[in-house]
Amino acid sequence: MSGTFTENFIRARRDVIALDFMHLNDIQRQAVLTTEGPLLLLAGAGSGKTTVLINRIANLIKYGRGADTDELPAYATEQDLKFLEGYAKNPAPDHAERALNLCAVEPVEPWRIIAITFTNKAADELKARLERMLGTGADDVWAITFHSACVRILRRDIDRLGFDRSFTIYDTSDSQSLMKRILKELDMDDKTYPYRTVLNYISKAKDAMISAEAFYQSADKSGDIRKRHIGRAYMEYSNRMKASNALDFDDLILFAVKLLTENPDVLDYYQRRFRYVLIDEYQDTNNLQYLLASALAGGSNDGVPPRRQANICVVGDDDQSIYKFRGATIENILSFESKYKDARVIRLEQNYRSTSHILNAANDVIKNNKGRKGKKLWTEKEGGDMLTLYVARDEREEAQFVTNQIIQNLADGGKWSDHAVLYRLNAQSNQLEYAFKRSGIPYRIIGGTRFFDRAEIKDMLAYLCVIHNPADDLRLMRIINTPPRGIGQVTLDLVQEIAATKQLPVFEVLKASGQYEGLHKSEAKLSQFVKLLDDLRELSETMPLDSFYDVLIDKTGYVRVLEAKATDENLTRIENVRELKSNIVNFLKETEGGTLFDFLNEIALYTDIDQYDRGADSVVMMTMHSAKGLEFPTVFIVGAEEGIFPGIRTIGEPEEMEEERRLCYVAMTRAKEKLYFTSARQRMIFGKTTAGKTSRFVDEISDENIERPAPLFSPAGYSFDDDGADRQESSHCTDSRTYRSGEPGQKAYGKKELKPWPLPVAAAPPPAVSYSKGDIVSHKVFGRGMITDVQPAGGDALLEVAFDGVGTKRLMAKSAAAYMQKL
DNA sequence: GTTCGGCCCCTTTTT
DNA sequence: GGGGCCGAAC
Repeated sequence: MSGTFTENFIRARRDVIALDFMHLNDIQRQAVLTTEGPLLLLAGAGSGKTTVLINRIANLIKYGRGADTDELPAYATEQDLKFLEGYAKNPAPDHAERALNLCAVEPVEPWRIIAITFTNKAADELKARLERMLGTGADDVWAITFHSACVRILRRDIDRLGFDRSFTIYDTSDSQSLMKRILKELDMDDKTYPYRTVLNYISKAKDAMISAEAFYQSADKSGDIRKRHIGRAYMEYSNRMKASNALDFDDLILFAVKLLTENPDVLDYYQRRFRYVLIDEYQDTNNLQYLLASALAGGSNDGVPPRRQANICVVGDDDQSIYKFRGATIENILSFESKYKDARVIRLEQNYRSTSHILNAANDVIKNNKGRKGKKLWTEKEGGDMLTLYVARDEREEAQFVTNQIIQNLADGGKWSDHAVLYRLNAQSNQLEYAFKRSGIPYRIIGGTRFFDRAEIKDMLAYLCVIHNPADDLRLMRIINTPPRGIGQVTLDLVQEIAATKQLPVFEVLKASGQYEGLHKSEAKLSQFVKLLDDLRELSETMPLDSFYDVLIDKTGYVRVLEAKATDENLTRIENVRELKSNIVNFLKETEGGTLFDFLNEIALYTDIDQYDRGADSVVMMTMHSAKGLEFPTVFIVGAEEGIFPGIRTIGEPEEMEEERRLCYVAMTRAKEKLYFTSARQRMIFGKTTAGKTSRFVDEISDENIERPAPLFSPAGYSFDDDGADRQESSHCTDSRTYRSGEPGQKAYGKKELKPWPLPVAAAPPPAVSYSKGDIVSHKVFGRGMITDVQPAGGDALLEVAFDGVGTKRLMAKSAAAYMQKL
């Protein structure tokens, strides 16, 4: 052993600490032991990123900066060094304590660590795994989303920005309704100024920290009339938000950043508190989030005064940046090294998730992007199944193919929950849903029309919000006449006008409705409403939240009105209103003594995706965006067509196309064992039928990784009008690579030496079997059952089958026949 | 004031 | 295909 005492000691200490992390690979371990200063961790898909994060935190808590510092304990002796060197080679449990004492340098208290993620799901998973590793001490680590972290920071000090600490949070649709109203009031034409566009401008302005006034003034100066109008709307929007004591999603982060940068003592508090800052999915941060992170960490060279070395570790994968549309800037990750001068970079490139065909195919696709940091994932899992492309006639047949494959896998011994179906647009889930229903496949849809976006849920939550914060005009207006109380538009317009001129919350005007000219006629109804809310507020302060909710339903008459006209739609609404109660009950279970305020706070940042529960055995359907961070043995990427994926508006936009390709990469790398792409030659979407050819992303996959169907060359009786789109855009690479032959630009259609793709089960419906009531059948997946009903349905029959043990399923006779026989 | 029907619009992805 | 908005009828 050469080197000085100090060098040897440092090396030995690191070796001993490393013993705790021998279950990791060398690079992962290096990432765990690199604790000090800025660190950029480029973690490819499936490279064990979360594992690294957790172990890194564990290391910090146990050894502090022991593995990554050149400080020696003052008392260290030659003997200690000998001991450590010996222990590293042969760790005896008896000596563990002495080793720990010699190795640890300022072990970090858990509450000095903050790990920020994007989704609640990711934060929860982090928390859960930390707890498993560290026990209860893990509770004190702030594993939290950006938005929740900001809420916490703001609840403590937002009064310095002139807001009340009990502010409410507006979600996207709240912001939208508010903006619609403002635009109408400002007489801004909704063709010239669509609310979404205006909100987009505002969001961008906020990300750049441009205030409403500044925005307006700069537009005014430059003479840009359009921008000036938008600036007016922005100012109005900000004023209303302020008056309602409300913050939107962007505000949460913006105000947190403002609070920190404008109040040195607040900044100091957090910088002292958090010695280690971790940011997950760094490639998806926008400017504000970047500012927040660097403010918390300190030490970047862009305005935030450095207090000490920034111990900031950002984890990301530039290839998985898929949120540019909401302001994420990949620049943050690409420029990390220039922003933090002494940053170290570690790349995790070994993938532990997917087999090699899947991984190679994903690499085939992503390598077409320019502007990457460059990274190639590899795996030891050689072999495995090739990818499969299935080209269906239409979306119906596509769904049937997916259905059949899944049932096939089940028959071969898989589980429903091994399967995920990923699509680009939520609207694509319909056909799949029908097909799954028809075939009795249990499924869950994540995202889409969210539970919390349903009108009835928004109504009930609006009641709760207004009870808690009567100044919430937007939500007050939502419920004032829901259910109908005979308070009409004329009255409401007048009330709002009075509120605006008097600069009062609407609720204050209602309370004093007697005083105002023009409100006399409706005074009785208005004060009845005021009394209702006042009574409810009083009750809410004394009752437990769950029973209060029952009272709320009763006193408002919300469910009664729905019951009075029991249409199907109203019945589901009632169900949903009740379902919200189980949310409340669950919340109370988790948060002892949770108040109304706590509940609202919790729910404001809650999304359906967080409900995804791995335990349930069902097929999962979701958008590719939602799938980030998840993994499944079998993945179907459906709708792999030009115009759908990549989307129509990304074609011809190189940057957008790259984002789309990254999305494809994310989707592909979710698969562990089997990956399917499906496309449809024609598809009905948004009420229109369109013809599309298979996605360029599929074409980019090299032939050694994917099995493609032979081209269908319009044999008699089966003619597709596949040419229109194809021929016009022949510069595109479909031809040669897809069909393994032909010169570029030359159509390969009709090359007969290609083996035809074996017809999928769906394309060749088995001969019709006739079933009748009372038949006993045996199904490959569901087992034995009896047919309890047969309904003719368009050349097919809808069967109702009571299976032993698994319950009643409704199956279409034709598709079921492949797996079911009469006994 | 309320309800219903028709018309028009859009149509990405999410905290 | 569906949701929001408006106007007309009750």
